[in-house]
Amino acid sequence: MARFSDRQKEIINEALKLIANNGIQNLTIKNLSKAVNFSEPAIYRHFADKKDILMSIITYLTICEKSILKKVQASGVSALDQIDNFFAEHFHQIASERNSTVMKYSEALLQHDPKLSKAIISVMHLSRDTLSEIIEAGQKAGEIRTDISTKQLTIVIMGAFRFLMASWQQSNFAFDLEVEGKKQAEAIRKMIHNQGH
Amino acid sequence: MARFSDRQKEIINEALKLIANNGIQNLTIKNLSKAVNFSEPAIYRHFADKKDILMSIITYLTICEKSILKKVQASGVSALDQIDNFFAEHFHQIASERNSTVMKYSEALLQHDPKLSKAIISVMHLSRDTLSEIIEAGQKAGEIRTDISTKQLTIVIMGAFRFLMASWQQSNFAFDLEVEGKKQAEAIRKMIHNQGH
DNA sequence: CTCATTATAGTTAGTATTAACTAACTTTTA
DNA sequence: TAAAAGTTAGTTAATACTAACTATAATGAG
Repeated sequence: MARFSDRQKEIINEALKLIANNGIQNLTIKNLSKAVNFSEPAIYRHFADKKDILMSIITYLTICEKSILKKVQASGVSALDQIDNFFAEHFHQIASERNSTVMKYSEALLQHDPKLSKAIISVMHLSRDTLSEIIEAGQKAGEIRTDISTKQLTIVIMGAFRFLMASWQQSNFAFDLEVEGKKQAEAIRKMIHNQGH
Repeated sequence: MARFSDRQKEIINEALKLIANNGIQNLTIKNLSKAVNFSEPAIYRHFADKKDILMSIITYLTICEKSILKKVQASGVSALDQIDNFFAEHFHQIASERNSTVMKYSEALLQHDPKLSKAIISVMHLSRDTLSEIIEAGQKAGEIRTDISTKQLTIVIMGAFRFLMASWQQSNFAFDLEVEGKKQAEAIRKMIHNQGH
């Protein structure tokens, strides 16, 4: 777990704040060094170059995402409840540390660099695929309707999740994400549950 | 309709391609001048500065979006069919000129500049609010279920729409957007229609 | 335990490159 | 013949990054 040093974590955290506030273009070594309150070249004592910083951010986000998804699945409850948890756990984390995860599912990190693009896309796929598995299991267990394919259900749920998150971000955090998230999760439950069950 | 000169349209179009291909960071005056095949300073004969180019892009996208939404609503059909059209019309346009609309709903254009941010967000709100009106009308007409609020239904539909579009973009246009869009629209129809009707 | 040594983490002062943009001149078109 | 649209050759400012130096803190021999 000693993947990053304390200073590295500090830098990653400030970098995430910079991106969340004003987009990738706001992430310059100068701004970053101001944010962590030491000189520009000091940054290079902790990261090889800017690409290394971006890669580390993605690695960090991947670790966070894996931990959330583990919680969601480990809950050992029904598929429908796991989907509720998917919303609740994500929104809880996002709302509590508004800086980081805000852009996890956003395209903000997509860069020219194919390596970086691949990495950030694979974080997105991670949650999508997990959700897909939950839905499929729910369908097999008779909890979730089977007249709509797993794929289409996944798109609906991931879409609603991401759209609500994006709206919250764009509104400048003008509403309670956890409250609205719960309402949305309830609505989705109504739409996807197996009525014969 | 003579809002932009031919050259301006040409420049806007190439700018959209540059952004679609490699993100906002790829949109430099140098790249743009290469794309339109004349020198950098010539760009400034057509636009005051870079901000003016970005603003014009957003204006252009707004015009396109309004025309699509008009088609969707003018179809004079049922709410459920209008929602089908919402998918079909958008995806048809996107698939036919893959450059432009790809990022209309993406956060790619979000900038430091508050004026630009406001403008691009209002394009997004335009489609969201139109969709919301269609849904509400459908609920009043008894076509669409009323046990879920207009707001929650809007989030589900806009979310699915945007998520599918983002997936297509990220997959490097690996699937037929119009085909998958139709499937998705059918799935949504099943989920939102009023069953007592 | 002390003190020399050495790796670590910071500094200031710069470099090379690239960005947006301009000045001044030329060609093209109405 | 004059306005519109293009050119070349720059400027200024910002960016990522480096060189060279310094302070601090851990290490290890006497």
